[in-house]
Amino acid sequence: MSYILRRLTMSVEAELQESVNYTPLQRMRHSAAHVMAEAVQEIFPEALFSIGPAIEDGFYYDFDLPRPLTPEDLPEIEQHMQKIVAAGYPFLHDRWPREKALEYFGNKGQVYKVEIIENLPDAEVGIYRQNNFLDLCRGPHVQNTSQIGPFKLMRVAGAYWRGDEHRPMLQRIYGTAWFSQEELDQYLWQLEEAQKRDHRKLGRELKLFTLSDELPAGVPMFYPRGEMLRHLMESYVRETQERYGYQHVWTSHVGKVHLYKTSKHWYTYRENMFPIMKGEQELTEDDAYILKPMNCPHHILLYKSQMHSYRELPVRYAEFATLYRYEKAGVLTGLARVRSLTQDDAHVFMRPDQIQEEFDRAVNLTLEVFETYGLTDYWIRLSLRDPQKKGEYVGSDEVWEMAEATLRGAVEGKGIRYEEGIGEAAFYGPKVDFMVRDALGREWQCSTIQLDFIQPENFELEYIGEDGQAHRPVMIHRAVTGSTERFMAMLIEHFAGAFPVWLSPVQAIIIPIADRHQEYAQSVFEQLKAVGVRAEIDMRGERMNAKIRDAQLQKFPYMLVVGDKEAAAEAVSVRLRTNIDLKSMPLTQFIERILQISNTKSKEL
RNA sequence: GCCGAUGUAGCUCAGUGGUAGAGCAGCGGUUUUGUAAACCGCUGGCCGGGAGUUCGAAUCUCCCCAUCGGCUCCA
Repeated sequence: MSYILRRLTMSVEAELQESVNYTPLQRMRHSAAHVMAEAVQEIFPEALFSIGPAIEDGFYYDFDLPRPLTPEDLPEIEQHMQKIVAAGYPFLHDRWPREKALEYFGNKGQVYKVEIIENLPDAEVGIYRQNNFLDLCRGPHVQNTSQIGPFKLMRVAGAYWRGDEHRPMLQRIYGTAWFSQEELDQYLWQLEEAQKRDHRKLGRELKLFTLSDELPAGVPMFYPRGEMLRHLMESYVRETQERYGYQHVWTSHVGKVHLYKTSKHWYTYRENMFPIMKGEQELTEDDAYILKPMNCPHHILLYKSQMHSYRELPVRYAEFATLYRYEKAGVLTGLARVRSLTQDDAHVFMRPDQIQEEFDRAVNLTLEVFETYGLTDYWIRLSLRDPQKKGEYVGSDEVWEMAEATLRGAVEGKGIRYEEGIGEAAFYGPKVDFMVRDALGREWQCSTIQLDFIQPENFELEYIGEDGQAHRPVMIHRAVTGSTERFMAMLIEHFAGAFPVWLSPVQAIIIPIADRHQEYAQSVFEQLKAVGVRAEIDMRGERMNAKIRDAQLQKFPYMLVVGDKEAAAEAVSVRLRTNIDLKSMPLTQFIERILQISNTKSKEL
């Protein structure tokens, strides 16, 4: 809306019509942020204020304070807020000329407010005041502070001014606010539920993986059950990739600096690479060793080491390779963000006329894998170039337009919700990312499919065309689950550790009722093992009830209780982790059931 | 990397200047059990690492390591 039009509107409904399209809930939360700011001002009169928007589940405000906040400060701030809310101070709106606002905030040393105003184009700026707190703000707000619903301050955190790590670090307080106590309680309950599913907690409880102070940060270790899970995940993707025409290759874990100079990563990606190793031989920089941070240059070397005819394209190289990336220490999180990650990566070398088919193939493969894992809630981010800034991208207009149209067409053809991100494309080509929502509604970026026009140039890749001349191929980079570690983190939380039978590291736990049943339990174990069922026996001297409880907590799909009756009848008493007791059934019948469910990757038990 | 918090037994945690604790787990014994925790006993700790202050440090100070919450949401 233009400034003039806005002023006209505002003269009628000043408070409601001002700029931001806040929902009533967001408006209330934004007002809560102002009340929090006043509370902070009461405690720290010298506080400097920056911004305090409503966000997804609440609000925050960023302050510059004379001392660091700790969690112990929050109750006091909350108490001040309660008083302000209870007093029902009206939110008063005003509009000041820029100059007046600059003078006012300048005199108070409010440097962040001054900077904000200096960047505003308008001749007038919005001012809101409640009680003793006056803030530069475009609103809107609730009418008075008593309309602010139940709230809770959640945490303190550091946040760079304007999100820029070269600018001052401010102190952010996050809060949440709702219209009713029930909604606040529900939200807090959901947070607790999410914590129960935290893959770091479940990873330890289910004996999947661990971290050690003796290893660098971001380098997880996997116990037998976790490794089995990795193996099952990767085997499944591998089998699927083979079915889709990808060939697996192996390119080890080490490269040379020169290779990454050719790919240009050395110049753009170096801060994410582990330091080079020159060794005792004092290698030159070009010959120095690096830990492989990505596969593309290596797959390109494989491609380049042989001649290729147009007839054999596309060449599809896939690899499960462990990559090493020096992520910033502060961003590491369990398995979700690590420094040693295993990508299910692939690179397709193809003729330009094959882009559509190959892109489609990659999308289909991804969708099949999502379907198998039961991930039904996802959307696609289609990253395109900014047509205003064509100079920032490599490749001709013609190829870009064709490529973008191809990607958009393929995505639309699948009927999947997608959003276009203008200007979000990589400089070397457009891409699509799959954003998956897990059972708790959190989004994870997993799969990615990227077109690349630049690496074939960097490496002067060729294929011999029908005309006998050398031509330049196009590349696709794609990953299906992204990294095994990250995807595992998502699966753990999605399933809350209760994996489908085909993915369960332990599919069945055999529970002998008394010691005299151990021999029969062993026999059941051998028979299950012979048909490929992953089973274990609980031989501890515990009562059956304790063994069942522990099996439930371990989320094993099937508990096979064996006592006198079962031993006599070559049977097992089957209990599901869903608390359902199927009673005794012949062992052969159980084997038939579990194999059928496992082999079809069914989500049933 | 930056800001803040945290680090005590395998796990969850108590202990804030004066002899390291609990529950669970583990081990031993008793019990031999029919669908979510039997009973009794025992073991287990460079209190994350290093340096300092102190008669004395898990506790106070500094450095390092690791873990957690953030650092995209724009007056």
